[in-house]
Amino acid sequence: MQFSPPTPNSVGRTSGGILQTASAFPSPPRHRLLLLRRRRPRARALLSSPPRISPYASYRHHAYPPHPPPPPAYVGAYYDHAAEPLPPRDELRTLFIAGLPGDAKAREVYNLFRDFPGYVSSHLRTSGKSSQAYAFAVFADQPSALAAMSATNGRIFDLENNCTLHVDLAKSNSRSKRSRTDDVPYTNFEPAAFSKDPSAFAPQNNPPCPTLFVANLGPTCSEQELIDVFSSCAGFIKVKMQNKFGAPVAFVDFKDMDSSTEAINRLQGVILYSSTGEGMRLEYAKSRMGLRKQDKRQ
DNA sequence: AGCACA
Repeated sequence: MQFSPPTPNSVGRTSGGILQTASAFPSPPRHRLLLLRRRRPRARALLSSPPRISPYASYRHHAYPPHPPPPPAYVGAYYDHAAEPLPPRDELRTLFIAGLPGDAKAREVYNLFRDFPGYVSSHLRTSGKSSQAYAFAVFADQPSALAAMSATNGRIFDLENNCTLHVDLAKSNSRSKRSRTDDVPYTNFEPAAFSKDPSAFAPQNNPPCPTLFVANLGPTCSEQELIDVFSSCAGFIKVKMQNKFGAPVAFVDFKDMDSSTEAINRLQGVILYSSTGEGMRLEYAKSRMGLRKQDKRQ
């Protein structure tokens, strides 16, 4: 799934209905999806078999689409390749991002990745005539890059243009912070706060629950806005918002823990229209919504 | 940084 080589049709799972945009900058385009998320636990599992790609391959392969529709054997070959000894130096830690609209802004790419642990910089490349753009995001190490990759690959970046992100390890690390000569517009976005409190990314403690607890919502967040976002998740049942006192929080119920886990991984840190600053924080709730004592469903 | 409703 996450490691299926990106093809235009492999990401249809994310159905419509998500309407989110950034509030980190003034007057964001309303039609633009901007998804900021924190490290997802599943990324851990990737570390045992990180995909390897020859660091000596050329950037030229990155003319969109980044990868031709692969034959069925591609995935196997892809992983088999990891068995080959590669130079340990210069570990791949740069992501290649395709599927961006031609009018994508460097700031949008930056916002997409800036909250992931280990984010270092991102570089957008647009060719004035093309309707497609691509970008690179540099991370401190490969695990960080893989975590960000699995969290952003397949995401719908732009609802209007039906832009779906294809994120993969780049063929080689970005060599320099400087623009290369063939660049058109090029912007290098450093993280706003590179050494963020690491505890901000610590996993939350509650045991998995089909209901999610949603915090860090903006004061104007509505239940409908949350429905718009969460209803795109498989197994979604309902949202219950609480904004009587202080900061609003919400509870989102799913049919099972697989669904809530999928949602927590997909929507962690997403910035809503109503968000101020950081995106929403998702945790498993402490108890299931509407669960009566005699009801033994989990 | 906050976990209610039945």
